Amino acid sequence: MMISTRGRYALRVLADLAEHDSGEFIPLKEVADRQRISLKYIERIMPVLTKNGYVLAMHGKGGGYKMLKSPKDCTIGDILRLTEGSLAPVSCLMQDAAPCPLREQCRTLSMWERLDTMISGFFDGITLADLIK
Amino acid sequence: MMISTRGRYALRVLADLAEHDSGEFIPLKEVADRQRISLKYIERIMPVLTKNGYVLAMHGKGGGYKMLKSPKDCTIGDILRLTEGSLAPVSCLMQDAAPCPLREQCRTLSMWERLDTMISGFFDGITLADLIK
DNA sequence: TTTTTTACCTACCAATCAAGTATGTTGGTG
DNA sequence: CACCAACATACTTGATTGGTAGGTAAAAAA
Repeated sequence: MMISTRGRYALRVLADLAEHDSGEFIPLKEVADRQRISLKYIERIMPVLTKNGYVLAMHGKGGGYKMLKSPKDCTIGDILRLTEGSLAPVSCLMQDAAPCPLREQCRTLSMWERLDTMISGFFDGITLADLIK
Repeated sequence: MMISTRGRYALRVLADLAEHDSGEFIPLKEVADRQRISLKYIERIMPVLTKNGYVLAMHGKGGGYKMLKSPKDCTIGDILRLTEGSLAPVSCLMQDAAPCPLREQCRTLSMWERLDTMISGFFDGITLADLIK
């Protein structure tokens, strides 16, 4: 499997925030209840979205999260790369991968590269706005 | 990551067998040396390919493996599903997955389904013959 | 100023999977 | 029989997944 709960939950939280955006901050507890996701678990996923400008976080009463970017400017590809680390379908294509000694002769490499391109293209062609409409 | 070494090695072994097919049996050791894959590891992957009619196995001296199907009748999709078990990109789409309680409201499900279809289509449209030509 | 509410941080944990190794056994050949 | 090669089983090591527990920091309300 390629996409773990980490990336999938991030998408659902963002979609939920975008969908219920009224200008107010939405506490994570509300989102967790609606999406039936462990509050503690997504608490740990959120900071990376805050740091990268997807949401604004506010402490204390009346606090919570609020979308900062417009949903149509948030591609699924970027969000998944941020939360999953990589979208490469095989380890030979991962950024930190040691260069394969059989690179030149490998009969499968170009297939993996085409797949990788296709998957990235798929995710980069979808935005949060597409998900909630 | 989606495709582990299990499926990737299976493809490389089969491509190697097809490429070096001379009618004789090819011992796995030869393939392992050429492909620089642990012999013991692929030994454990082969039986499923034998049982499913991809290769013919022969014990003893002069034995080894030989392609049984024509490479152009071997789709990558079938080989990967056999060796990897599943090609589903997310757990919600796996065969044994418990039906998600939020199925109807989930804003991401249809995206995963489209991705799944796209990936399957990709792999089902490629055969071993494409890899070795 | 204390309490409440919320985000955030760190450490831990159990289960599973990945990628092998090690050690044999079975079956065919010369 | 000796040898070779496929096949089978058990184990290992390390990483990842999907959390939980417990506490800290900040902001607002009482």
